[in-house]
Amino acid sequence: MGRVPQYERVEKVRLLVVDDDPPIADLVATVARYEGWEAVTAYTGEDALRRAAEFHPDIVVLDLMLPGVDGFGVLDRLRASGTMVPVVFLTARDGVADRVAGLTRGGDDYLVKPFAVEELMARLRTVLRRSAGPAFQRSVLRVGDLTMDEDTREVRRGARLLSLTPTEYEVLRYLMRKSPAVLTKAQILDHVWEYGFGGRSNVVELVVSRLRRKLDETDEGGSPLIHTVRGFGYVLRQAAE
Amino acid sequence: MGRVPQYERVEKVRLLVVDDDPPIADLVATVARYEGWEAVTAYTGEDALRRAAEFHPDIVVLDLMLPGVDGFGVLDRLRASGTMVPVVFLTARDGVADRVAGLTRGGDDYLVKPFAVEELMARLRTVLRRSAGPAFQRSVLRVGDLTMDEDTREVRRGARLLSLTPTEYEVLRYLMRKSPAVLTKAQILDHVWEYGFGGRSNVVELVVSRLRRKLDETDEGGSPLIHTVRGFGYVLRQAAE
DNA sequence: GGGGAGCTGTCGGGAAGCTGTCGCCCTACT
DNA sequence: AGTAGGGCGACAGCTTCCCGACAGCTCCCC
Repeated sequence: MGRVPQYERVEKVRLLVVDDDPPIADLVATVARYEGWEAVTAYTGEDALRRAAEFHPDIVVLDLMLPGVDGFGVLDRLRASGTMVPVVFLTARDGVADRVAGLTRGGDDYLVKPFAVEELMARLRTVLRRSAGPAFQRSVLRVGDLTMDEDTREVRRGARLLSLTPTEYEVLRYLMRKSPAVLTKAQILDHVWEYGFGGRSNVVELVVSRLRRKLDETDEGGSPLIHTVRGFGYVLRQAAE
Repeated sequence: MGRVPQYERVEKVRLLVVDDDPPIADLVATVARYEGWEAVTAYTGEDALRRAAEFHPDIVVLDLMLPGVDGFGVLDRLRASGTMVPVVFLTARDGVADRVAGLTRGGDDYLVKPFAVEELMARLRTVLRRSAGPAFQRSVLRVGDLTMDEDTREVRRGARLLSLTPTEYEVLRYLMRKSPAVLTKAQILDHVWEYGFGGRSNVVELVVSRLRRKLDETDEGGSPLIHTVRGFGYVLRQAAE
């Protein structure tokens, strides 16, 4: 934690999560609350409509595979009731992804299950930012001389442009967003990898190792930004010691 | 995202969308809002007239197939009330296209359903530009040595004139308008293809591939402008390094 | 209204890049 | 010095991307 990113609003973001799988819905709600949002869950389509009517969410996460009134039905009724609240859809991998794709034009977005929590949160932030107003300011994360532009996906150490793979990008973004907090490997794993990822192993170490090489290489004088906290995890921050 | 395109006005554009199919009307309204416009929807002819009277739109999107007072009726009464607000008509493919053509006097325009969102927005911008003032300033997009004149549809790489197909033109325009942001294939698909397009596959990849050949061929020294961001999407921009 | 030209999307093979596992070595702390 | 944890080279499997070839369609011209 630390600085409040500039796209964060003053009042709390109100999020409605709709998924018939309670663990998933609760997972998302919990992460959102941890970000300081207000989150409400619904496990059925009917409940979703009820909650939406009372709660007036700023944004909705909507699973398309619901028993009873399905996701499309919920969407239609939401829209019919006149609300323009942006929606981020969840869909099974080989499910209705195609149909969904057609819905994302407005500024809505969608994600394929199983997703990674950070990825979902990133999309929510993007959608909120876009729908916030005409003056859609860039979202740039900064830690020391390291910058990450979330629109252009450009990551720079000073002036030097880094070329990161998707996984590296996600891990670094999470580290940057939480800087100067120390994160455990488990936290990183839980946020950046899809939920249910079997990945026992040392994937996190490995990605961090690859990141370090890219962040610090070529930079003779440059002090390392990623620090190991032995027995606990990693931090991203300026020298500090 | 980022810079304000040069044709954007200082005050917000006020758009009235009239379509009896709420999802379509909302879709258009949402996209317009993301462009920073103010948008209001109406689902019936009567409502349209009411809203027009209160809201004083700068431009109207009007479906001709309305229950009750149909599009022509709405148009007549609008004109009868003395307003000269430009109108962009929507019509079914084999509907009354001919009759419509006769109506598009002045700066009006029309589009056949199902349309592509970017195409509609482009027409709206054009109509606004034309009706804006006597000196209709050209709208020229520019990225590096690539230019696109939206009036003449001329696209040039440096001095070399490119010959693009309609689809290629639309994809390139979207990339140029959003440059230097990275766009996912889903975004491109959703904006450039007609809504409801069952867009399986790799159409976007294919068009990009064809675009690349036209943009970069023949240019010995010319550095490529379209870049792949693996695992994410495409960007149009100068080398960047 | 028949023929042709150009446009668009599907299929599929092949190349390139990304990711995670294994396992050894090194480091930091006891 | 011993030990547990971390770093990271190497590799293999998999995903993603590129693009040639082709077929259906549309539009236009004769």
